[in-house]
Order: sequence, then C-alpha cells, then structure tokens
Amino acid sequence: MIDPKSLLDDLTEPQRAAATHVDGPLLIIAGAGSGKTRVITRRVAYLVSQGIPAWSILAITFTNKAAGEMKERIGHVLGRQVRDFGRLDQPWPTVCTFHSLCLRILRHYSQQVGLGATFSIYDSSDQTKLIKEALKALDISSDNFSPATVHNAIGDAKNKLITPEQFAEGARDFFHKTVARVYTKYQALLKQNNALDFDDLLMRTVQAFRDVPNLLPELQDRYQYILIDEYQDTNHAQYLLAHALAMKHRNMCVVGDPDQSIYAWRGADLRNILEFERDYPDAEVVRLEQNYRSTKTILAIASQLIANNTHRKKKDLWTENADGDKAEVTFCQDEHDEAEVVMRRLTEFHAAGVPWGDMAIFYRMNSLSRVMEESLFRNKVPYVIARGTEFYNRKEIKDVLAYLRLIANPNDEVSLSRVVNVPTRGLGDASLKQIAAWGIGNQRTLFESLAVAAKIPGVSSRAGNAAVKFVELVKKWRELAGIRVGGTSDGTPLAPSSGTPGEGWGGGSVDAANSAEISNADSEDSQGNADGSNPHSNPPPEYLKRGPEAGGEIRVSDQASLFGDESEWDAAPLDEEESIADEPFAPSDEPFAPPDEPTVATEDSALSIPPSVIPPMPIGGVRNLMEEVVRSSGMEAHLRKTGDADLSELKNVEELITAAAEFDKEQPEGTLIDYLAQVSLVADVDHMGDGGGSVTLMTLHAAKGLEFPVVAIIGLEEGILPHSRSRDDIDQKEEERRLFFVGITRARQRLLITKAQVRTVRGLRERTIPSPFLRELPEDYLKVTDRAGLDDIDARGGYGGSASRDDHNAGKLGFKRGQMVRHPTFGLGRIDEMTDTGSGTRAVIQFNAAGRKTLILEYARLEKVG
DNA sequence: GACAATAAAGTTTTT
DNA sequence: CTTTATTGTC
Repeated sequence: MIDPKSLLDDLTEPQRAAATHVDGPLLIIAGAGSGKTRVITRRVAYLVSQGIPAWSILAITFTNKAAGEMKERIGHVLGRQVRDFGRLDQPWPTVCTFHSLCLRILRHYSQQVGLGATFSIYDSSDQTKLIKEALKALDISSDNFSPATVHNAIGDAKNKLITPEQFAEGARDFFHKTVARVYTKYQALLKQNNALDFDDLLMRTVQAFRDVPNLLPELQDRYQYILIDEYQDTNHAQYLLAHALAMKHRNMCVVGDPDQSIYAWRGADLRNILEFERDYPDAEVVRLEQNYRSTKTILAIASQLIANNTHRKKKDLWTENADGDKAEVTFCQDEHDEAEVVMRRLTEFHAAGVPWGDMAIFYRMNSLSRVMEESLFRNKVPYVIARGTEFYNRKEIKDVLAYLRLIANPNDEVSLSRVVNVPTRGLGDASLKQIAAWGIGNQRTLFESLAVAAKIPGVSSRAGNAAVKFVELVKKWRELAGIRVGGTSDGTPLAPSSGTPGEGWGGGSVDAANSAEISNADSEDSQGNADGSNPHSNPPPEYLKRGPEAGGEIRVSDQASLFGDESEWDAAPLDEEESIADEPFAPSDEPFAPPDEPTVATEDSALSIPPSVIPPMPIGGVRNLMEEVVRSSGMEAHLRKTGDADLSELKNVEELITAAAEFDKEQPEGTLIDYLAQVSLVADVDHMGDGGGSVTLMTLHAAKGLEFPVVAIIGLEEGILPHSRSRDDIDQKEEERRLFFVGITRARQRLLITKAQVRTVRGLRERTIPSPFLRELPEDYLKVTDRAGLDDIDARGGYGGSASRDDHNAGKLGFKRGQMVRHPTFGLGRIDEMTDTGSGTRAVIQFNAAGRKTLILEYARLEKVG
C-alpha cells in the first residue's frame, strides 16, 4: 500500500509536521511558493496510509481547476485514480469546490430540503436578468438602482447568510429598504423558476443543516477529515458551512495565506483565517515560510512591499535559492512605449533560450491588455489571454445550455425566454408578454401557457402556432431525455454512481470496520426518522439552537450559536412546499459506500435510495440530446445562415457537443442533470490550459496560484494599481498591495515592472502619477530605467537620475509661437499658439504626422528644432 | 421582427 | 475610446 515513510522523505520539518497531523484542528499558514499543494497532497495520502477511509476525507477548493489538479495529484500519490461523478455517495475522497459540495448535498437531500431534483442554477448573468425583472415588477426605476448595484447588495447579504426578512429588518435607509423589497421579490422569482443562484447553493445548504434533522450529523460522520484550501478567501457562509461540518470530529485543516487574500470585495472575510486560533484554541499551527519558487531578490522585494500592510500577521519568507537578477523597473513614456519595452525584453529572454510559455504579463484590469496584445501581435510573439469564462459566456453556448436547462426544468423561465425565439420563430416580445400575462391571470406557468397559446385571445395565430410548436419540440426532447411528459419525475431510482467496484479505496481492515460502523449508524438514524413523521416537526438538535451575536457575526468559537437565533431562521422558511417532505425520508443504507461495497442499485437498495427524481440519462447520452436540440431547434441552420462568415459560432457549438461526448464517455451513468450541474459550476474547464508555448497575459487576480520564470507587471500607476476605487479605503488599499504582492511572488527568476508616464484611459490621454507601491520597493534590488524623460521628480517614484527640475524648466524658456519642435511620440510639429494657465503653459502644436495637439510644455518632452 | 442609431457606462470575478 | 444595451424606425 502506501509507505508513510516515502511520503515524507522529501519534506522539510514544518512540511512534515503539517502532513502528519491527523486529528484535531490544524492551521497551515502557507507563504507564497512554500510547497503548499505538495503538503496538502501528502497529508491526504498520509491520512489514508494511517487507515483512515478515503471517502471520509473532504478537500474543498475554490476553483474546479484546483480541485482537478488536487484530485490528480492525490491520485498520483495514492496510486489510483480519484474519480468524481459529482455525487455525494462516492467511495473515494471528495475533492471539490464549496459550490459543488453544496449542490451535491442539496441534490442528495433534495426531498428533505424541499427542492425538486431538477432545479436550475443561475449564473450571474441569469441573476442580473432576474433582478431586472424584479425591479420592473416592483416598478422601481433603475436610474437610482442599477441592477448591478442591487445585485451586489443581494449577493453580499447572501454571503453573510442574511435572509430577505432579516435584510428588511435591518434596513434603515431608503436604499437598503428598497433593496430589501427587490431581494424578497428576487427570491420569489427564483423559486418560481425553480432555480437557485450561486449564493443560494451555500445559503440553502447552511439552512438545511439547521432545518433538516439528521442531515448535518450524517454529513459530519461522513466527512471526518476536512481540508480547506485558500482559506483566506472564504466568506461567512462558507465559514459556517465548513465549521458546521467539522464541529463533531473537529478534524479541520485549513490552508491559506492572509497576504494573498485578494477577494475581500467578493465577500471573503480575512478574519476567518486570522481568528482560526480563536475558533480552535487547541489548533496546531504550522507555518511554511521557506520559499522554493523565487530568487532572493524577488522575495526581498515582495517582503518589503507587503510589510507596509498594517493589518497583518508578520511572516518571514526566506529561500535557499540564488540571489538572482535585479528586478527591472522601467518608467515608460506611454502605454505603447510600455508595451514595446516589455515585448522587447521578453524577446531578448526568448533569444537567450527562455521559452515563451515561461513568461507572463500581469495587469490590474483587462483593458490594459489591448495595447500589450497589439505589440506582441505586431512582433509575432505568440501569446494567449487567459480569460476563463469566455467560452461559456458566448451567446450560442448559453443558448444551447438554456435549451438543455429548459428541458430539465420547464419552470426555468429565464432559460425559456432566452431561447423561445432563438432562432426567430415568429414569437416576439409582444406576443410573449401577452401569453405570460394570460398565464399569470390563469395560474399557469409560462411553459403551460405557451402550450395553449393558440387559444389565448389576443394572441396572433402566427405566434400561437409558433408557441405550440415550440412546446411540442421541448416535449419531444424531454422524452428523448427520458423525462416523462407532463410529469415532473418518474421516480426511477438513480443509477449507482460509484466507480470501479472491487479495488479497495483506502482499504485495509480498519476501513471496513469503520465504514460498517458508519453505515449502521446511518441506517439507524434513518430508521429513527423514517417512521412517517414530518422531519420538520422535529425540534432541531440541541446544538443548533440558541442566540446570535449582534450583526449576524456568528463565530465558531461560540459554537452553541453557530446557527444563530432560531427565530431568525424561522423567519426564513425553506420553502412553502415543505409538505413534499411529508414523505418519510429513507436514506440509503449505504449513502456513503465503503470502498469494498460500492453502491449498487439492487432491488433492495433501490428502495433505500432517497426518492430523488433525477431524470435518467438521455438515450444516447447528453451528446445525442444536444445534437438533436441544435438540429431540430433550427439553431444550426440559423447559425449557418446568419452567423459569422467563418462559422465560428457553429464551431463553438460543435466544441460544446464534443465536450458533452466527453462527459458521456467519462460518466456513462451521468444524467442530463449531472451534466448541467457540471457545466453550471464549471466556468473555465481547463479550457485555457497552461499557455502552451505562448506568453500568458492575465489579470493579477487570475495569476494567483500560478508561477512563471519571467513575470512582467504593467501599469504601476496611481488609479490603476492601486485602483482608483480603493482610493479612500485603507483596507482596500491593502488589498491592492496584496494583489501586487501576489503578482511579484509568481515570478521565479525575473521580474519586470513598468509604469507609463502618459496613459490613455477611456479615450482620455492623461499624465499619470506613479503608484505609491513603487516607493515601497527596496531600491537595492531594482534596476530602474527611465525612458520617460527626467521632467518630474514624482514620476520617478523617488529613484533614478540626477537631473533636477530646474534643468528641465530652463529648457522650456525658449519656446514661443512658430517654434519648430520634436515630440518623442508625435514627431515634428510647429507651435501654433501658447497660453499661460494656472497649471502650466499650454501650447497648441500642429504636428506633421499626428495632427493638432494641446500639450502642457512643462510635461511634454519637447525638443527645439532648428 | 430586424436593423440601425443612440445612450450609458466602463476593477478585479474562484462559483 | 470602447463595448453593450436599449430604443426607435422601417
């Protein structure tokens, strides 16, 4: 099996301490480049080697990519593949994102939670659509309440597990009171659509922990060893969720680095990691401070920068790596010059033998990539831009997926209205509105209304016929997908989702004993509950009761109040259709199959599987269904006719079909719902890969977790990095500094940093102010080049040349009307006009090539000619 | 119902 | 200066 010794051989002392910690809380502060992933992987393997059943291990990551990589690496160390069918009941370690975990839980317990098995999952654009609808329904002008703003406020509330009722209660001012109304309406709309948004996945799961008896205890016993990666990025909902799961066995291992927290704006709460030791006073703390990635120089720069953050635990990164070269800081003239500088330098590295794929360019915002791209393109430097969600955000892709979602969930009106007229079938907005209105008046869903649209008065016969035809089409597809027409489910038991039977997963006799015990406990529990009583009438377990702290800030250390005040929760019932849960809950005998006995849908177990209503898989797989949809919906023909000349849309759709075929192959038992679950929660799907032989361009945020031998960071200017929106907020400013820190620590060997003296932002060409962060870097480790002209002491950020302001000003005296001049960017020109203003002398110059420009003499690096 | 004109807004974005 | 979404017109 696994030899614990070989697992630990090549680890350092602190790494080993972390990897061999078994029981009890553990905090791993993992500095940048400290071998975090390696430690996590080894620890999982070590646990298994100690006889801990693999399926009782839960590792939570933030991205699917991270989960995939970790699965792969764990599998590698353990010598067997870690598979994942996206279900709760699987005999191997669970490695997934928070959202995926929640989805698994909600689907597994869908009956008890009061959700159908076929709810849709709304991404942020769906959310925005629905919020717009809510605003409209409430007759709120979007002038003062932009959907984006409201969207943010609601998302924020959900991250903090604040229900609409609580939100309304706490709303003091007009804005919050209005948002409260929208929030309430929005939730109602979600319910009506039988949909959850991303944030709901978390929130509903935490609610289910409180409201559904036995659910939490079952999960607690299932996942006895919990590991959370990137813990500094968890929000409040995730925090509660994880700690609720860990509460019983207290085997909670969190890994993170406060200095790399860059998602506070998205609800991440840095206190989660800073206060872990308060939550678990008995926690072991391991600090990984040795860096294996970067040169001493790069590390020194990063360290000195981050030391400027005040809200911070001190950490001393060190390395045995070489000193390395100085970082190159270049003050460029403008963004074009900047791009040239970077491009030329990268080209030089390439000529010296560095592969393109080893280099990356980071920037604060996507808009900065453009000029950079042009420069690379012009000079034939291969590059890729990492924009994760690009593919799945394409219209044609979203359309196809909307069709599939509609097939799975006809109540999903966001998807329905998205595709009902794609391609156009004579069913326009006006007709749709009429039909929808009729439906509201007659208590019919939109889909039901469409079915009888031909008989609705006022609806044109053309629209009516189109609607009926559309409904027929969807029904046909539903049949193809194995969903009984007219019914919501056919109750077919779900297929076994366990993988390769036989091979013991985390085997050993200890495991078998453990799992048997757990299985027994489970079935006892379930029988206790399966006596026909409504689970919801049971009082919640003792530990779920009790009072809240003020402001919804419930910390784990106050374990009794983890779930807040009961009455608070009562204000937020799960769903009115809780009556569904009247049916006794009969969980599987082996909801969490032990390794040697994978779940098999025998006659017996078919009964014991929770009565989930997951539709069987489409005949011929998802791929077949998708192809049929694309063909018979007319999408294919439409794209062929009206799409781009190169048929790129069609190619994208074909790519989606290929991916679906892949899914069919990997998960032969996978259903349409499984597929949708996967694509809903997967935005990037290794789509971008590793840059493969090209320079990688990406935002600083996207760079987290990656490393490159050569890194360039551009746009070190006030208002860009730090971003202007963080101007007056010290916490935000510190986050910007962390962002820069993350960027720097991605570099292994070489670091380039650039700043443009003039930059065109939103069409306005303006002088820039250097980023204050530049001044925080240790001069000794920098090689500063100033191409921008020595005209402004500030522009150098305190470094560089010796020319004084006086030198330069002296030169300006000789300018007057009619003078021929040369400008570094605009070339030759003649001064047409000069005016003295408070802020300096302006000259209107007619350039030969660049046209007429107004420049401030003091700043423009003009040279007299003739 | 399709297209063009116009207006508004424009950090970052793991799911 | 862009891109995107909504409006208005044919």
